[in-house]
Amino acid sequence: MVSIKDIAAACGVSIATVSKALNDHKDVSETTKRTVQETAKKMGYFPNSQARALKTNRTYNIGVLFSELTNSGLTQNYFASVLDSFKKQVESAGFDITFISGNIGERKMTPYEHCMYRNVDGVLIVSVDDFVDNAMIELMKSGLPMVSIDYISENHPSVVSDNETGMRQLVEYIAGRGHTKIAYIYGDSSDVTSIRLRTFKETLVRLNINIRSEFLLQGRYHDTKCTELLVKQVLSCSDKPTCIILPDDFAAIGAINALEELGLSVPEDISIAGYDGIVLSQVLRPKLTTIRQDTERMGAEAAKRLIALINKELPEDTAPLSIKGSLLEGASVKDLNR
Amino acid sequence: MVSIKDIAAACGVSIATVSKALNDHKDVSETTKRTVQETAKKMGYFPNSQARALKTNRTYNIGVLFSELTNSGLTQNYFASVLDSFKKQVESAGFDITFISGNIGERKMTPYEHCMYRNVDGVLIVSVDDFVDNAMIELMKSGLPMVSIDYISENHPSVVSDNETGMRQLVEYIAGRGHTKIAYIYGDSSDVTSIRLRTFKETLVRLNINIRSEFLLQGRYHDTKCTELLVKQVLSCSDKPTCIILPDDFAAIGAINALEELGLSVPEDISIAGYDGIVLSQVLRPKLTTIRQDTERMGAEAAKRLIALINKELPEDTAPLSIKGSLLEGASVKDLNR
DNA sequence: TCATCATCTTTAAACGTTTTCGCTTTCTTG
DNA sequence: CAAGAAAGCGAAAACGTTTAAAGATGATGA
Repeated sequence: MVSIKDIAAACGVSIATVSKALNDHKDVSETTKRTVQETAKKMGYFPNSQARALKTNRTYNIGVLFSELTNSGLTQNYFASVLDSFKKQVESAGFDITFISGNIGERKMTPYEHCMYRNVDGVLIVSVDDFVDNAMIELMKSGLPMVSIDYISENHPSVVSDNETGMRQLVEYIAGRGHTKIAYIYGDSSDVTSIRLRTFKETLVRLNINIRSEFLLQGRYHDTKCTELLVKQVLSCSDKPTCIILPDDFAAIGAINALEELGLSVPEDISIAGYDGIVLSQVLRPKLTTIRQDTERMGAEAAKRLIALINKELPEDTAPLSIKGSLLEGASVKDLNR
Repeated sequence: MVSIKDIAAACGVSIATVSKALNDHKDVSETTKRTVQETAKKMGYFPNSQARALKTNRTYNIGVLFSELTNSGLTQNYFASVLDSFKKQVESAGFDITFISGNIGERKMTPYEHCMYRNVDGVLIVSVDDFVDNAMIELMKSGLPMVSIDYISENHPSVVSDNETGMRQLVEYIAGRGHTKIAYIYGDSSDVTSIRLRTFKETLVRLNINIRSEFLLQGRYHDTKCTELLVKQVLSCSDKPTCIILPDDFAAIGAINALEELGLSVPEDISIAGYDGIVLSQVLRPKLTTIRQDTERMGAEAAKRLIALINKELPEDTAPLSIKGSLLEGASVKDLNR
């Protein structure tokens, strides 16, 4: 590859001058700047990011960590969407992305070690499960610029989906259509799950609807098998629910199909609601009633905050940014008032 | 961060010795090796990948390029699955992944330039659309170790989904159930599409079934709107098809729902087949008949080949590796023989 | 005893940058 | 016109590694 040295030779100046010319420093004349930049382009020069990083301690690399057990973040629509948006935003600021995993090469590294090894300028943590992880704690304590998604910590900024408003809207919508026997199959335990669950209960209370423990079942995100079992279980109650809220759209789709196999049709016999607003949920029949999470905005805002943090333009203790979703009114929840 | 220098000081040896001890060279005594390695661990040392890369010309970074117009590779299940598998495989060999995009920072880079800038050791090209791109040609000529997925070139190894066998199996299955009026809505033009289309026609010919031009329509991958229109169009033929093959599962799901809205039920009134075998296709009712592409194996094989290529253990001119899928027999294709 | 050899260690250069500081040269200004 | 300022440039060190080559030490054999 052609280096700064070659350009220096070609232009008859020192490498220092070339470096400064390319970086547009003020202490080099306009004319030499121009000739240097032109020959650089002519010779097909591109800076060596490693060498630069070595000197400047800036890699222009951002680590992305999916905090999860199942190790399947990429293949899940919600996370892929958030990441996609995040990626576009950081790329336009000159950053590349490195996936942080605990499993690099023979010598296992913790996520923190992986970050140090690659010298990332900052880290995005996308929360999937609970944060019981020791490795995660090590990373959070490290002092690296860090933003998390769907997880709130006092030590760094975070961007969260507004599950409170979302769940409230959803329950109010369902209740507004005359439902009082609403079951909720919620997902794996995590911050997100507990907020949704709490809000679910609070909203019922506020609407003067009884909370029945037999209508609250812990399920799993994105797990249709598990969903199916729980749906059957909740339907075995003597007093059946008229509507079931599922942990996510994927599970909801599974539920609809499981129900139809049982000879129950949605929404005539039973109503179903999801959460996420994945594209597919609006393609199916019946169109799913769900809460669309604004993944694009979440990714973009997380990127902005992280970059600001890296550039020390943001205090570390900003309040969490809560991103509102929106109710997608499908046809899976029946109006009992009519 | 603690560097090799600190360890040298702590152990009372030179930095050269430390370096060699850590890299397990033979010309350093076992005892010093041990002490060096122990203090390295004790001091929390991790090598600086930039410095190492600068010397060795090896970054242990692999560039991944989605060749596509829509810029949405990550959010599409098929590609995400392939990438996920690829990623796991390269990670276990100590490589990280860098997304190559044409859009890094203010100064736009071509994919090739991006690769040079980041000094990737090799490139994975995941083909989505046609390869008309100049930027792509530049990259392919660059001589970088390279493997492509779903695109065949003489200049580098490739891993492709066996669309020929897949499409043949699918058509034979459908014909075997008594269908002779089979429509095929195919996707955006690309290598994959033309192989599928060719095989579709060849198989019909071999089975002595007429090819009707009005049953062949160009659609788009993952586009339910477009699919809907084309389904309506093909149903407006005076002699309607009894089965429609769609470009992918997502489109097929869209088609099923569009049909049901028209009052046609699948598979009673019309049969539907997809392609891909995404998880969801097997959750829905009717379960989709489709060809499952072995994304996991594709990703893993591509990774193995690329790493071998990087290590110069593989000739550049290996034949393309064709990965067979499998027919998933759902319930969306009716048996007309009964 | 001395040359030879094997084993371990260190010196020093190099990778491609950035940046501090000092050196020239030219320009201002009183 | 002298002196000081400003502008432009270069020398050199530094970032954290790897590695070729040379050096040191002790063992071996004649």
